[in-house]
Amino acid sequence: MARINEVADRAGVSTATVSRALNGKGTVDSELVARVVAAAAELGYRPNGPARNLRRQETTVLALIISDVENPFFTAISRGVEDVAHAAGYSVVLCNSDDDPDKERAYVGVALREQVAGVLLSPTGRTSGHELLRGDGTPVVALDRPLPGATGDAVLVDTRPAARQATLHLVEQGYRRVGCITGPSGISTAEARLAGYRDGLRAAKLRSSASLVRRCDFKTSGARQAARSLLGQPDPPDALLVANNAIAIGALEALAESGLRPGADVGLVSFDDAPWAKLLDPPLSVVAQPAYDMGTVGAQLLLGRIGGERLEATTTTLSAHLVERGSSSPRPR
Amino acid sequence: MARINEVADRAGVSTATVSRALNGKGTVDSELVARVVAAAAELGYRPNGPARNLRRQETTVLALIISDVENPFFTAISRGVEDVAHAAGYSVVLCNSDDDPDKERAYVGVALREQVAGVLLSPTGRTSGHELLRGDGTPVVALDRPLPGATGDAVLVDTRPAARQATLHLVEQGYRRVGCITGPSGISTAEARLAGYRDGLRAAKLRSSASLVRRCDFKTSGARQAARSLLGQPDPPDALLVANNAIAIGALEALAESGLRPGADVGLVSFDDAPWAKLLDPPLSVVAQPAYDMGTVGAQLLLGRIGGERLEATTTTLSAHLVERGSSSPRPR
DNA sequence: CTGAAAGCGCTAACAT
DNA sequence: ATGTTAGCGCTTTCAG
Repeated sequence: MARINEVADRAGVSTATVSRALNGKGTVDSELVARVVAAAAELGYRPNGPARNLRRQETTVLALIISDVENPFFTAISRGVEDVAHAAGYSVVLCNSDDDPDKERAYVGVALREQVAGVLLSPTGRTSGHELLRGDGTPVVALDRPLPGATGDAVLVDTRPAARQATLHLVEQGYRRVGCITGPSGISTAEARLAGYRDGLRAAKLRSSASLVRRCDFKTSGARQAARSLLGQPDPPDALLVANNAIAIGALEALAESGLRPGADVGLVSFDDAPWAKLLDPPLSVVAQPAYDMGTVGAQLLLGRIGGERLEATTTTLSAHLVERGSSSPRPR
Repeated sequence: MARINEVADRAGVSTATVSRALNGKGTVDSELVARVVAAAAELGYRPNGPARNLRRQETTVLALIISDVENPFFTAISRGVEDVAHAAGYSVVLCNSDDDPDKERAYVGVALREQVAGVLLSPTGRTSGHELLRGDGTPVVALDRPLPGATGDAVLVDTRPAARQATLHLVEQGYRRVGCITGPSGISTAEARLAGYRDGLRAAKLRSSASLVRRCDFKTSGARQAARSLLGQPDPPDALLVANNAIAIGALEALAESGLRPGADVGLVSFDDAPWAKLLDPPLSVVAQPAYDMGTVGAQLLLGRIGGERLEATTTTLSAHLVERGSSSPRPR
């Protein structure tokens, strides 16, 4: 790989001039610029990133650490992040923590070590990598879930009222024993959705019962188990509010196994919309979260911080909204 | 952020010793190691990546550049890559080229500039960033689609015979006018699936006709259009082979619009399995590709190259297999 | 076993 | 407007 001094030699100038010419800094005679550019092109010169980063003490890359690449909710976020980062001249690297605190910590570590300009993090839970962020000057914004240490901005969704509304919707449709499958305890979104579900029950003057609630990780296989357990009870629920896409799939599988029909035998509302949700029969009612927007505002916030705006830590809360489809049609009597 | 010399001062040793102690290189008195480790911990020292990379002339991160983060096929690949990379002590950063050659080139550029140890690339098409890879010593492996320049290894899927088999399957199920929606021309997987489809028609002694073929990008909206156009013809197809997941969704939407039932009015087989495919009514028949495995073998190949194994460029072809479900059930007569 | 010192490739003062 | 030079923070010969 050609170095800057080779380019300088070939163009018959100093390395400083090459640097200036290639970076558009300072003022360089246009004829020299042309020579430098030509020399660089001929040699296939590409500046050495680490050297530049070391010297400049900054990079132009953002790290986005999410807990599950296979979850459309997070990939939608990443699209949002990328669109604004890209427009501002930043690259974004996506790291998949796989909901594993160790991996998350590891990725936060490499991000910091490599001196990324900022990090966007959807924390896996209680013991996330945020400790590393402490003290370090690197700007962070939390996505979807707040950062325990309260360092940096956060972009959240008002998931609790949305869960309440969805629960109420099921009740209005005639379902009387609404159950809930949510995520692991300690994860804020899982807790918020459960709390909202209870809010809804309360508002409907329905008793909530532990036998109607199950937890699982946000994965399909655990969800299928949880749904089976819920449905296999003596007095099973006649409707379900479930906390994400993957859980919805598990629940639908369990319903199918039992020969139960969504939107008739069992009302169903899931968090997170998906392209296939309306293809199901009946189509799946969902609480749609503004994932893409979370990405864009998160990235804007982060870029603002990087730009040096010394504002207080902010929390932006976006709204989710209920999309009523067939899986929550009125309960036949 | 604490520097190595601060750690050295605090531990009362030289920076060289700190470096050796922290990296487990050379032999350092165990008591000194303890002092260094303690000092580092107290200061919250984390080595500066760019400085280290500059000095070492190598990094321990892999770049994985895929064309669509929202496509489960590619996220499954990324899981495979990550699992093996992680086990070998490498981090992987995911870059989303969005099937845009410019973005792809840009990402290849940053990857090379930042001196990643290697890159895994699913090239967007003809004019991909592979030109940059030329000459540069950085190892590359192509995933899913071959690299035009034939630099480096490739991990592909025998998608053509699979398409042939799927087409034949539809014919055997009694469908007589099998159509095909594939990806943009010039993209090898799109071409291979189309070729396989034609192979299948030929093997079944059926005439292939341009009026039964449509192309669109690998996105849902274009696919919906394409399917409408196919279905709206005077003599429409009675079955469809479609080239990926997103296209399948578009096709299913178009079928629903026209009141056509998959697996009865119109047989349907799609490339790529998905968690929701079996939840549809009828469940979706698919050609399942070994995406996760592509990731693992790709990463292994890459690590091998990085390790300096100076082998010839290899091409590994994995097998896809047909999963027959309800959307290709025998055509009622 | 440990320290001194050179230098990775680049950019930014500073000098001309 | 261009060149000279001093590092950025680290690792690694090379001495001791």
